[in-house]
Amino acid sequence: MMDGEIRDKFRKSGYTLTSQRRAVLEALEASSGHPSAEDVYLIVKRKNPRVALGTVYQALSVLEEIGVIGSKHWNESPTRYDLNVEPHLDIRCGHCGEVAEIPGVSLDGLENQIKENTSYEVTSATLVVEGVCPRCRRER
Amino acid sequence: MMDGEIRDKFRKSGYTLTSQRRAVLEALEASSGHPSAEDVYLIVKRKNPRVALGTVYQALSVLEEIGVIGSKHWNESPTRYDLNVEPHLDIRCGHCGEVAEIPGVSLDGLENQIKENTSYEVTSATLVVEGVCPRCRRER
DNA sequence: CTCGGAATTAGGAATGGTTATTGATTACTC
DNA sequence: GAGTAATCAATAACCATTCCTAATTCCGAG
Repeated sequence: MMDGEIRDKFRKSGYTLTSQRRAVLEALEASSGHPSAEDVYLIVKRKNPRVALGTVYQALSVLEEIGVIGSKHWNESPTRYDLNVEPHLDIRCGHCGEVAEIPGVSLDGLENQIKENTSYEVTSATLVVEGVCPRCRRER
Repeated sequence: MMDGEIRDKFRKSGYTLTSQRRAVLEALEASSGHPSAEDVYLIVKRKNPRVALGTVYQALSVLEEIGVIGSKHWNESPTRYDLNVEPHLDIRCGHCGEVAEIPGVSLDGLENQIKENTSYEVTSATLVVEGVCPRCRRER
């Protein structure tokens, strides 16, 4: 995934692809699902203990700005980051916090419907879904 | 709106309808749109300067819990509260922060589609829409 | 009405995720 | 290689929200 597309986006944006930003990206690839900034920080620190949490936040915000990663925010929990930048659905378990993707839901037309019904200029639309994961349901 | 329905919900829940909670509800009615906890606090304080911000937060969470009000949270801004508890769409202006309702968008079927495609037990689904309001667009 | 226990409140301190600041380090440009 | 701009590490500051505690209010039983 560390391919030319990413290099391209960096070049176009004017930001530089530094080792820290690459490390953040690699951490995102390494982590199973939808890590928080803190999660990413811990992974990056295993290889480079000198990185600061602030650097991770800054890197994540740059990566999101240039469209390499996406983020989602659930109430009462830190923002989660994601390599999947296509419109898609994620659900978060209210008990254990685990985030999973929901496939097969069509969001086509929804954004258009929104745009047709508001005088605002729509810049983003995120569907925030919460629930209880199967494991937590069993353990209740 | 301070009708029996609300009294009912309080009775059923076991919470008591105190003067502070009534004041919070009235502030929500008085405020034009989708106030934050701080907004509500300032309105309530005009009549009763002794209320504490924490009390407003507690009242809002009780009111939401028993289904009298709803809330929505946008990234990088405080949670907004709303007397409209029906599923509906709100959009927030990223410049001035104003929140407005988007009418005419059908959300029917979306929740069902979600439920059919995940093994999670869905408890809530909120569509968070952001954009630029007409006024801010003009002033740019 | 009055007492006692439970719920609620005011006030303020604490929390936690995130952002801002600062001086030092590193990376491009010529 | 010098000069300039970007980035970094470390840490302080921020801000919405929650937590804590003592004081107050509410409510039912007598």
